[in-house]
Amino acid sequence: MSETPQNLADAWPKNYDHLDVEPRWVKTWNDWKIHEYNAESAAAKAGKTFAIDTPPPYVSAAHLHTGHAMSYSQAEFVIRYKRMRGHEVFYPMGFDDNGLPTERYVEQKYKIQKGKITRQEFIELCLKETRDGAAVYENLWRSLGLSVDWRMTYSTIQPRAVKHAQQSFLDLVKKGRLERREDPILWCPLCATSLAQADVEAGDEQNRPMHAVRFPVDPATAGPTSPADGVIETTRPELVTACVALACHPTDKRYGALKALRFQVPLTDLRPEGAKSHFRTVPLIFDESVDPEFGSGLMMVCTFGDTEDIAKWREHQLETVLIIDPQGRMMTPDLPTLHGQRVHVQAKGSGIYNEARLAAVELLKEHGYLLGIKDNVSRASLHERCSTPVEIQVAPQWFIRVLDLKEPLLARGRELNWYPEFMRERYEQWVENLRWDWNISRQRFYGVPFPVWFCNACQEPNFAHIDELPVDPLMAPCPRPCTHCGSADLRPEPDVMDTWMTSSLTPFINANWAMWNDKPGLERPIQDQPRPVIYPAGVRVQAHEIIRTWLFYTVAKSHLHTDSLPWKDVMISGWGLDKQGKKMSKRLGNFVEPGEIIHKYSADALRYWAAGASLGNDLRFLEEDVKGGKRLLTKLWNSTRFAMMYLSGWTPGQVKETPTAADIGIRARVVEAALQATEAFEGYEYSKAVRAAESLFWADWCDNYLEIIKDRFKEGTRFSPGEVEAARQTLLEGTWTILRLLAPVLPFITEELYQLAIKGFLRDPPQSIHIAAWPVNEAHQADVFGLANPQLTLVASGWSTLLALVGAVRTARTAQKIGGGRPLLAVHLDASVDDRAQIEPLIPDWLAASRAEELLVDNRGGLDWHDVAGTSMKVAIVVAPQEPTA
RNA sequence: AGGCGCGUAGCUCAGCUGGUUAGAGCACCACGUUGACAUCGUGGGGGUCAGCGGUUCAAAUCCGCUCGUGCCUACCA
Repeated sequence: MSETPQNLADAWPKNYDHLDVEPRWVKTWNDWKIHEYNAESAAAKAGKTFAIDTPPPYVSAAHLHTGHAMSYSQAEFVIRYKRMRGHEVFYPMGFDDNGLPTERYVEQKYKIQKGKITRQEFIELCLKETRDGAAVYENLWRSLGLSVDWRMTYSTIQPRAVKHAQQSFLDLVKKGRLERREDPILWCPLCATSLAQADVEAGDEQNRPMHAVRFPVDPATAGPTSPADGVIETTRPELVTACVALACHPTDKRYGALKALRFQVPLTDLRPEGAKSHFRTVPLIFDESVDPEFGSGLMMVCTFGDTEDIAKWREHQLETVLIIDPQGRMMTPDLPTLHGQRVHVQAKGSGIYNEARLAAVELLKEHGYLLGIKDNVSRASLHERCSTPVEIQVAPQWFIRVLDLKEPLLARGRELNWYPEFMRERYEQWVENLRWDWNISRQRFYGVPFPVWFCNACQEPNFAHIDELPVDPLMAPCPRPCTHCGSADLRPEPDVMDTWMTSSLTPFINANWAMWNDKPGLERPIQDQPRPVIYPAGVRVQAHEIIRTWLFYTVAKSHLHTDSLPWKDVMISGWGLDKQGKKMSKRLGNFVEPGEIIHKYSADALRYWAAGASLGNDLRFLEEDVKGGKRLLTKLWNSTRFAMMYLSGWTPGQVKETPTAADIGIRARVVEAALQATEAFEGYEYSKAVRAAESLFWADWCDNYLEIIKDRFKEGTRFSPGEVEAARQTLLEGTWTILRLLAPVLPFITEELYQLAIKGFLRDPPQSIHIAAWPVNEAHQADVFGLANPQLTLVASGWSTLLALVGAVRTARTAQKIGGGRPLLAVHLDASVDDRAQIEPLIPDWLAASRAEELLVDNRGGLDWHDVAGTSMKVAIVVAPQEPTA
């Protein structure tokens, strides 16, 4: 040997410096193109392509926290595993940078509002923020070690994505799935746009007082038995003048006899300047859905307070009285104190009422219609982007019909492999509860334009042709006269598409679906080349709260466009929580900057924390857990350094190895753990995989095997050259396997150690550990050590008995306050003849690990006996007299 | 109001296709440092597995009910 062990230990840096190592590998991997997708590779040609679809984050977020780092890491563990498993991996990063989230962000950052800035200026600002945000993200993703092929990055404002969204639109037009309807729709008065059902969330429970309001019976319709008034209860008194009917249950005796009864709508007789006119009157209608027990049994139907109103308005063909404008202002010129008051702005000095409601209550009170107010707890429906209570407006919108697809979409959900399985429930519930077709129109600026012009003569829509995409009708005139009437007078559709219209296409964008029918051989930049082979993708990874949006919409799109699933599997991740268990969020400010954690503890340590969450479960951020990751790195560094003390300068195979029981036992444990990790990864259970590898590494490898073999490398060892060779073989293969098992989670340190320690020993070494073969092969056989049945070998080797024997000596040492380094004169064993025979093969390793000179079998008194766990044997130790210090 | 998840050591969590004495990490206590590692090692204390009832030879694990907690969906006149 050219180097003594001590020299080698000195040659290695004593400490692992992640600040040096991690940036170095980020750069080197990039130079080596380790993560680039290669459609021509052997794996790709063998049909082993694996594409992954991860969320394109809103660049407007620009506030990545450790929760984001967590979920992207979790997806990436699986990606690295698949790559080592021999798949040609396609892993792009996307950015969602159009639509309301970006607009809201820009509005808040620059304190501007739609309508007070030109469309073009607004879009400029959005683009700027988009570019800045994407750069921030990319830096973090790179420093976190995400093995993205950055050439394949997409963003939802790029022409490529716009083209996909527009082609999707046209394809759905062609398939008869799109309709333009003037319908009541969900509406956000703050954002001044329509919304889809998925954009609405339930607000917190709060006091929304119930107002009892008197509706006088129209004298012209009153009969001898009719009451003087109908009394309704409402949480929305500001909508009283939009009332179009009062409803009661058909069997309600109080009203049932009076089918022709009409009521006067309060306040509708008022005119400005104190003038009076006649009341608007509304009919009494009968509807099964009215609960006779609720209040007086009369329900106010107005246009429109909620979906119930819409249903009754449709069914009973009621008139329409709209009194709220698109900006949420009351349109009641006859009631000046109410007119112009806003429904989405809190009234000054009122904790409960908005401006409009306060003014309406005052008016009703003043004119004697308000009979009482009582507290009432309920929750409002809010726009999830801005938390404004949602209203209902009537406007022409583009809808994708989905309500008739519940059954096939449920079937798609059952066809998909869910990890974890129970998350399918969320999807099913959402689909079963769909109540609206998908409204894809948004009255906003910054989004994908509809490829549509309307004819001013006949009002019919004219669609762009697919080969004209992408197109912005606001910038480009319709290339032809109206196809319906021949008029040349056309106007563009001013609305833009729902942002989900684009992000539901991510598997399509990655595959460049819109280019599939291009002429072959067409020159295109790499990110625009058609890739049908990656559709459907292997897996979608996402968090559970967007099952109803991103997952649902993507499944629907794939069903409609390609009559297939968009991916084979879906892996659902949980949330990153703060120390108290609350979801990390920008708004709450309870988040930790991932950059700081990476700097302080390393990206590997942060990833290790992320690997602690079992699949689908939330994970608290505890700095202690990241520290645990750092400790694992240190341990890996030191143990590999230790192995290299005895491997450096060694040429394998020059001596025929004769493995001891310990060698055979640890080899079986290595193989067993490798198989466990493999099985876990196959089911996306990255946390189980890490636990299997970590427990092998720490408990079996470091705490025991390395201790057991130390004696073999000492001067005058009792072990033969063949046994020393076996220890070396085991050290090499064991270290190599442990590094590979941990490589998906700890990409940096495993690469560094592979390059420093292992690479030189391999015959045909891969350039990087991340393209090395996973230690378990296709046939689910561990390649290392060639063990056919690790479990059997493990039992036969007596590994657990050996650990118990070693442990008993350690217990004895502790009890007698004898340090682990001090040699023992003898180990005494109290055992039956059978037991003694059983452990015979373990004795050399046991004594070596115990630093004991000899074994004495007896049960002599006067010794401190200790049980050997799991056996009926006992152990005692005798220490050599301490040499007097000179 | 329905559905789903969770409730296990002081803390964070595994285990939960039923089967030796219920585990890990952190924290705590004691001991131990010239041969990989004090960013450490060894040993130890600590749990009536939320509660109640049932199935079973056997329940943290299966079933029912209750309580607490989180989320999803709904209601929200």
